[in-house]
Amino acid sequence: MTDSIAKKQTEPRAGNKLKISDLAKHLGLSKGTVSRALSGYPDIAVATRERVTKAARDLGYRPTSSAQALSTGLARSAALILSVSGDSVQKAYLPDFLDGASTRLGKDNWTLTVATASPEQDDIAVHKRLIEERKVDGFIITRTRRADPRVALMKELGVPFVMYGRMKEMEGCPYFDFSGEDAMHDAVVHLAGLGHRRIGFIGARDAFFMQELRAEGFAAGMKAAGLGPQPELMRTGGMTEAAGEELAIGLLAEPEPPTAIVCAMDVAALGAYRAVRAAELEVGREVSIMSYDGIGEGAYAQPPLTTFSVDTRAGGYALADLLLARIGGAPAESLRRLDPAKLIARGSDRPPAISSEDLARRLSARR
Amino acid sequence: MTDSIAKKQTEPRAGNKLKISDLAKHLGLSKGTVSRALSGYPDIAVATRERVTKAARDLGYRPTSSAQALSTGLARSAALILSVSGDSVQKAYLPDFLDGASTRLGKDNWTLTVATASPEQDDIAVHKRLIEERKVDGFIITRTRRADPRVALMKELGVPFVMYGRMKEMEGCPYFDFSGEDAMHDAVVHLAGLGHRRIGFIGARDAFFMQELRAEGFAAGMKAAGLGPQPELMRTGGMTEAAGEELAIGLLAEPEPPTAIVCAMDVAALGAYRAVRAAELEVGREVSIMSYDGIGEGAYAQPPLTTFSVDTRAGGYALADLLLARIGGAPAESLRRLDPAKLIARGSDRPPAISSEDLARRLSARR
DNA sequence: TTGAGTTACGAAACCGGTTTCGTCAATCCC
DNA sequence: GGGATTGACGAAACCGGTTTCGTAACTCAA
Repeated sequence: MTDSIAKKQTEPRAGNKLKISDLAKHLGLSKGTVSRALSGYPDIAVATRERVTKAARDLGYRPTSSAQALSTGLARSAALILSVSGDSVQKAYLPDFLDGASTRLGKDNWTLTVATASPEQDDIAVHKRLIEERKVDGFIITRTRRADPRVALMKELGVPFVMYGRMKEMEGCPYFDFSGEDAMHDAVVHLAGLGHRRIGFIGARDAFFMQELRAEGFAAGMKAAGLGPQPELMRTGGMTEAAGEELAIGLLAEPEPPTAIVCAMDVAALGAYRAVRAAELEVGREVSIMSYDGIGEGAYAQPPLTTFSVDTRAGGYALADLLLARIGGAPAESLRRLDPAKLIARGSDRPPAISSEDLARRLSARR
Repeated sequence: MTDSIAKKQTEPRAGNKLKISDLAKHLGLSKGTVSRALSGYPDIAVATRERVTKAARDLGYRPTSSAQALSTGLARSAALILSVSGDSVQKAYLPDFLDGASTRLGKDNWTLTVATASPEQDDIAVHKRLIEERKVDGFIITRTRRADPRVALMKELGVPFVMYGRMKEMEGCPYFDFSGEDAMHDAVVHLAGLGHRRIGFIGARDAFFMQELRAEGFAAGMKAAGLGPQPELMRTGGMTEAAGEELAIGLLAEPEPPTAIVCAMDVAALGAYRAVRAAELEVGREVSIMSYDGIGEGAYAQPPLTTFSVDTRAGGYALADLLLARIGGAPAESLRRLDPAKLIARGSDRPPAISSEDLARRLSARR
């Protein structure tokens, strides 16, 4: 209408983004040549490559991720889907895990894409959306379940993924995990070495595969220590403090109560503390406790909890590393890592101050 | 070499992604028309639009995010940068916050992009990278500092952002925050109403702006309750359990000790519990305690901690909401929300069982 | 019947990169 | 010295969408 100065409307947000064609013009080259120079193609003269990379650095050129993603098919992003279960166990490990994973990704200038699966938008739908939109290049799957539909989906669609934890059927599944079974084994052997003969076990819920592994590790430890199986001292379902307390009370009510208890999870161990104290016993004297996880509260318990600590940050880091390798084309079977949990010796494991029989007597006297 | 069946190499991962041109061909339309139909342009016949949307739904068409981002300039993603401070305070609130934010973003089919700023790759560099790569459309800035360089960067580059918490200078800054000052105020008034006359305050570190606000709220509450200022009972620096314990010990050593203590953070309150118990006093009898944050441990303390709980999930949700509005073009000044923290009445606040003088006597008798 | 005004769509440019292909000039070899 | 190779780069197609612009076909009024 007025005149023809209606040109500069195409300014979305920040005005002057340096694009590859600008850089090419500045250098007197074609943009294709610049692109290849920056990607290290061999058909570019060394002098030219250096000139280009220097100019790119000086002028602060950075390829636009969406353009790069469109032509390469790589979004340079890994997905992590949160399940809004309100699960406090998940909550505790998430920050460190996130830190580790996104730190590793950041080293390659990748990012972590986080989405939540809510009851309305279910798990699988969220995964599908991200895949179909091609918004991510692969998935980190946490809290894997026995027959996990997410894993099935990934396999069906050929989308790269890595698992935190193991499953029953793991063909074609890259994973990272901490060896809970070894920790349980070592805990038993250690306690037996201290002189304990009756050793209880408070496991997680049976629905979890890791519980299966840990129970096996415990049993293997009993055998290795020359102690027969004591099935009456093995309880499961201890995934909260309250449950741990309840299960420990049950163990102490046994005719031949344990002088030591191995817990599959720290939260349960803290519950066991309460049960022991309620029986007017001292943790680390009449009843030793060893556990697994390494949560912060354990250090502040009285006595401080001896536990196998899981380096969640390292786990996140390792999983991101594996996923990048997987996306890079490495075969799934080569991408499996099982790290040991690290024993943090504190004050809850000591030689028994009392035998199982005497313990039983003291306990029944109180009743 | 062999023959010419070397065609199907251009298959990155999953083979058969439905693209808009396929959909157009299927419908006998041009891809431009299909795009406009899906975007709801008015120059498309109603019948056509319905035919297109139905086909898109039936065939499960989803636009490729990178292509869309390239042409629209919107990545449909919000950034959250983690500072790898190892800060346990940050850790505690992160999962809920993340859940809230990404839930809100997911409703609009956006995602949350998480990156970490490590010592090597500093904060500002990480922010710049994401901006220059155009990988995100805006930032959620947490743990805002007094003169925050991130905020300065966003303003300079014209990048949309929202803050969790407030600052001294907030021109052009959208934010969400919980009113810690109101909570402190109400806590004092409540305690005064129960009969307390000497009320102590354990604040956070002075470096934080929220501490300034909470201290003001506390002072305002004292005034509103008709109690004069008691500066000797106001301490700061309580951001860990140990620090809280230390500061509480100091308060109890005063000539006229407080019969109630208001803490700016729950962790400090739990420390204060220890100090009170160590003095052979009972929390909620000789010394009442009210606090702020709503961490899980508070519910398990003896007695359960009365505190103003912050709904972190709602905070994340609100911030994502504000950021989307901001990116949508809403003026910064219209995007400010201050929500009240919610009082969770439990057992640590009761009428004083003893006067400040008697309390002083009992305490000095113990020494 | 005709010309102006709508309506509904197709064609094509564009977003900012990557990659294939072709070509010119320099080099090599006999 | 001339044909075959090689080196280094430009041109153009392509990734999969969005948006502008142009234009047939249809509507309507005179």
